[in-house]
Amino acid sequence: MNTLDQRIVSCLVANARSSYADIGKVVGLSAPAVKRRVDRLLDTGVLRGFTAVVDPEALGWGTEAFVEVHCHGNVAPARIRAHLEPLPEVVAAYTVSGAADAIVHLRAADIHHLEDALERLRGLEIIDRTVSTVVLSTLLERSPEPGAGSQ
Amino acid sequence: MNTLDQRIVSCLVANARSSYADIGKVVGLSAPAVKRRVDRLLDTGVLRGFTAVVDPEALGWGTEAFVEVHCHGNVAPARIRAHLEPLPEVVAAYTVSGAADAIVHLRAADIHHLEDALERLRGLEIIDRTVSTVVLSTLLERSPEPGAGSQ
DNA sequence: TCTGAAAGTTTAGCTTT
DNA sequence: AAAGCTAAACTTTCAGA
Repeated sequence: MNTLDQRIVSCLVANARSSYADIGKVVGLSAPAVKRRVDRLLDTGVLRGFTAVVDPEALGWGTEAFVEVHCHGNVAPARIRAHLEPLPEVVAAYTVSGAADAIVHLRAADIHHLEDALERLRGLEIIDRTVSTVVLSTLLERSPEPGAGSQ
Repeated sequence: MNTLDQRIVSCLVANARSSYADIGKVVGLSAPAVKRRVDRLLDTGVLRGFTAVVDPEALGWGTEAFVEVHCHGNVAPARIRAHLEPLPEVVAAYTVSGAADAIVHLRAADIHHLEDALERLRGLEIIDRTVSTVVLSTLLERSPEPGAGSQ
């Protein structure tokens, strides 16, 4: 993982479908050399894969919320995960420091669907109490810049 | 945007680098037919683009936090956005209902870098007060399933 | 790491349903 | 209006150097 790899990763984050030849032009390598590095980045897990960025509105997922989840007593993270997995409205979930046990990011079609998802979330046996914050607008959404970290 | 398009989008979310021929095999179309649909989905904005999924740890971004931001009086969302944009640690930001004005998702190399980023965030003239929640572990992270919405 | 050649992919124009 | 077919241009992916 050096500067060259970071620049290749940057290119792929910007456009996952760009050809190895195009990436090579940017970073100054031949297409086969770029491919070998991408393969190695996939093998080592630096690159997890390639995905399409979809407009949530277009798919009918226009309403979002962040939910602080408070569990009954002590619940293992794996158990929280297992309970959240089956809910398709859960797009992300994190265990956190502080008063709450987890933060859950929900995406739903509209307010009624969100209410329904929240009800199903609250119905989980491990969950005691939730505090919801509805998203009004998305100001910013981006991937972290490779190399900007202080590693 | 019909069932066929949704299945194509699903394929691309699962692997943005799969060939049109491979997608065609899954959805039952020829490669050119798939390409025409993907081009249209890009034109209409349903597909925003294609990106690489990167392991944040591997890039030196192992520490995350969610920060509730409270502004001084009334601040327009565009103005909040303009102030957050220059901070590379801000990976997402949303205006929200409730007591806070915005929720900011931060990613940093470690706790010290996170502290530094928080300090820079708090230093913004529009910001009055922040409440931070540090992420301990990521339980789940996924894209919303196309077609699961109730549109 | 590069070159070079075979295999596969993209993409445009044209025909068919 | 949208799918399939064909064929040229390009990309990937192996060798071997």
